[in-house]
Amino acid sequence: MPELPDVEHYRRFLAQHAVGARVERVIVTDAGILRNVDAQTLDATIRSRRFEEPERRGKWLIAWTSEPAVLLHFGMTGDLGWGRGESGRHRHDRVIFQLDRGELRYRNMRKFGGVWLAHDAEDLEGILSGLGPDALALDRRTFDRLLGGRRGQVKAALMDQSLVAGVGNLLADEALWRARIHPARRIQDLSEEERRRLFSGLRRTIRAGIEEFDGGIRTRWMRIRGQPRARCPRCQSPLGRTVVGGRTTYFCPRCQPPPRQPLHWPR
DNA sequence: TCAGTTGTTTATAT
DNA sequence: AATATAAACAACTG
Repeated sequence: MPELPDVEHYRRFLAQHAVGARVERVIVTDAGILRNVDAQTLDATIRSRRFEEPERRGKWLIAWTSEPAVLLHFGMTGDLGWGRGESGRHRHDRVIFQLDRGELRYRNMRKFGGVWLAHDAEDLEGILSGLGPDALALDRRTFDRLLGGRRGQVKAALMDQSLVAGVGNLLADEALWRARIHPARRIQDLSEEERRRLFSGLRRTIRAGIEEFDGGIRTRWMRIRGQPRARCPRCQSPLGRTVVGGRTTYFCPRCQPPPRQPLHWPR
């Protein structure tokens, strides 16, 4: 269930369980999840090292050891687990890090995303070079500057990882709902006030997502959206459904009025 | 059986 | 050059 708030949760989970622990073995149960490394190299590189403080960039989790790092991307169905011994393992645990104090399990049902190995910091930057600034670290000025250089639908921009890292479909919908901006509005048509609301809506959504994270159930809005006959928590209007940026999009037709079509006079 | 799903990449069109 | 759209990836749920 991974967007920025979820991956931030995984980062804390990893820090809690694995920092300082020594890797005894890396077991790959499905090599199809490995992206830029094979199972043997991954094990040989990580084995006998200790995990250090992990880092998050957008939806990427960076599990540092002394020098190499394991990069985890969770796709749509990734998760992290912790336990001891084979009995607790799940069918979709694809990579298992056996540590001296238990085992960390990378789970991924659909195999979007995956596992990368970075041999050092420079290698890491190469792998993540396409990422924009992290959505949580972003300040208002940078946000404005990025939007300023962009045209097209506002939701598509929010979800573009090369512009801003960490915002996915659900986060984008909620941020736009909080900002009262229709997802298909053109960026170049947004007022100064609307951009301010969008930045604030994004911030609040990310923070709420992190705080309310409850092992998969995220914010109230995210629980409501997608339910049959869902209504706007603010005005009780039935939510509308459309497609923006190639993704199913929920919005409140009353709080988030659709963009006006440009007028055309015949002749 | 069919539609839908939190992400990204690729091809194609505009 | 950007932006838009659709399909593909894989596996499961309702």
